[in-house]
Amino acid sequence: MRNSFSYGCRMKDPLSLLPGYALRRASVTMMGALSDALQALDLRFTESTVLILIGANPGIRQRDLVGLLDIKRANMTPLIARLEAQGWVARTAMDGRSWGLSLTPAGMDLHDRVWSVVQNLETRMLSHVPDDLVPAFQNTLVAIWRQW
Amino acid sequence: MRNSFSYGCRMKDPLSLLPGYALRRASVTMMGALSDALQALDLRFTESTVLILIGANPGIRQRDLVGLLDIKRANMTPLIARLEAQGWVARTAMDGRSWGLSLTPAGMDLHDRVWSVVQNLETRMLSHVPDDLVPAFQNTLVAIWRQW
DNA sequence: CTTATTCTGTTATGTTTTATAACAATTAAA
DNA sequence: TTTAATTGTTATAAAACATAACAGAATAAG
Repeated sequence: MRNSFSYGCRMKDPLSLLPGYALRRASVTMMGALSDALQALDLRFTESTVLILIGANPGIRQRDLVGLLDIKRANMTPLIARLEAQGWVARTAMDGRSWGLSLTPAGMDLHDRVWSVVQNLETRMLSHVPDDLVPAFQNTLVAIWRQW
Repeated sequence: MRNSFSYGCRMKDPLSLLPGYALRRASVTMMGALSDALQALDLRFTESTVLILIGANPGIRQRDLVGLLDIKRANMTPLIARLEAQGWVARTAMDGRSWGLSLTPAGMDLHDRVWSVVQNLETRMLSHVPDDLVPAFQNTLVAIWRQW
């Protein structure tokens, strides 16, 4: 039997009626697509966000990235180390304990490609959002995120 | 200096303008709150979803859970094993290779408490969604999830 | 019926992400 | 100047998620 659960009886899925569960599944779906696309650039998701933030804020420090992205500073160290080792990010001393981060020319190239990938996925996602609802959709998500 | 980045100049955050990024941050925020609440019940997120699905579908099999939740069957094995070891889930043979899963009385108790936790968080999340927008919000998330 | 194929669950394993704790060096505050 | 807080690092652990190979059972094909 194809669906041997209760002899063909459809399963109930109370989860799919929960906006919070749908929020998670939508997020996982989009993150999966983004990760796939970034793999072609040899980047992981968080690395791409770091690249974008450094591009927008030359001289930014790890502390600032940690604040904006809400990740632990202990995890930022190896992340930045790899971006530097790949020749995408340069560090220049700001004071005795912190570095100012900026993109190398190769990093700027990569940044532009990352940004284009991100825009593609944003567009694809928004194709599922009714046009007149886009601003409210964005505002709602930001409110859940920031004002929880 | 409090914010030593560029001498008090505010940082740019292009990410916060992206609905896809806001989607992820909102999801992470809500999942964090849910995980915290579930910890008091000695449950992880996925375990709670399994409990809910078994409660709604007594006799359901691991294969069906794997399909609904989109997780690997290899990861379902230890998950179910723990729910059984805790005395929340019972397995009865359906055919030679699969089990029908159901909740024990203790499992039903726990199920109800889980459901109440989930409802609380759903309510809290929806407090950030304008009332007239709730159905569209839900539909949009489900579309991103299922029709990506 | 017999053989081949698919399905279900399991085991072992590996990767990625995320978190915690302790530390050194530096800066800021009392 | 002594104390406290900040920044980055290292080492480590836990959790989530994925792959591959396997055994036993059911199904399909011949």
